[in-house]
Amino acid sequence: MFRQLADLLRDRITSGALAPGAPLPSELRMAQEYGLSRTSVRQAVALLRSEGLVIVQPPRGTFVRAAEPTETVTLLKGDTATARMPTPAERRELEMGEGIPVIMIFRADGSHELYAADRIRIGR
Amino acid sequence: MFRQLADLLRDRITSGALAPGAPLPSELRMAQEYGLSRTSVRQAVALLRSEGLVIVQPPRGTFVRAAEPTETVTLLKGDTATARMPTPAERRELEMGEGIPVIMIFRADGSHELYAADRIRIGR
DNA sequence: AGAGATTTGTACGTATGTATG
DNA sequence: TCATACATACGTACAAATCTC
Repeated sequence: MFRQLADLLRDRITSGALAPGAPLPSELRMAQEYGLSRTSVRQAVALLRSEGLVIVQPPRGTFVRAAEPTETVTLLKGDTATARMPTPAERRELEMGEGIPVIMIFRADGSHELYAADRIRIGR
Repeated sequence: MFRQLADLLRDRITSGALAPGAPLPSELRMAQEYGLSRTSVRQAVALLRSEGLVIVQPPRGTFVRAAEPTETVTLLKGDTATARMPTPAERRELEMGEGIPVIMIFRADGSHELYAADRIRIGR
């Protein structure tokens, strides 16, 4: 049931019915509205958080994530790049939200750089 | 408390005490061992799942994720790339585990490609 | 083949804490 | 001060899949 609720909310977000920055109903409201326990509602929201679709600002509420302004990082000859999920320490360091990967760039000289994936784009 | 347990397990994984492929103790075992409810243990494991550190194979158990063999995808002139978390549909499509981002490559001709981030590396 | 034990998944409920408005 | 809303932690119960005997 929590997957169905997550699907429903995801549809509303991707369709634009819930625009970036818009608040989701409170967990209690959704629990009542859909006849679910708050636990199940929280599982649904947790899924959307892990997908990077919503951000939670306790106890203000849950909101549709808005796109961050991005800048381009240039990949030079001999560089490589990968993406993975950050450790909690890295998330704090880069002040990242949940459900956002980090992009790791390995420079040809052996150094490396870490970026929040929603704030950069790799180019060449 | 679930964060402390997650920290403890994460340390064991990154230090190599729990090697790739090794099983974690069952949720019930850890709950008894650390005097926690199974709920809290599951929250800790969920955190590690979202970080891509472990994979769960119900009902076989939870295991430390092993690195996938990677190939390099070349970024050509005019191409760009980003990373984000996959939708559930994309995860099924690419047969990806949890906690793994997708890397999206936008080609200069307007087409785009999707890859599981743990199976490729971007180069030029 | 079948029975039972084990393990994770799902869903419910309750209570309390913490921060915002 | 009070109400609201999310976070954490406990407990219970049952389902589903795998493994073992």
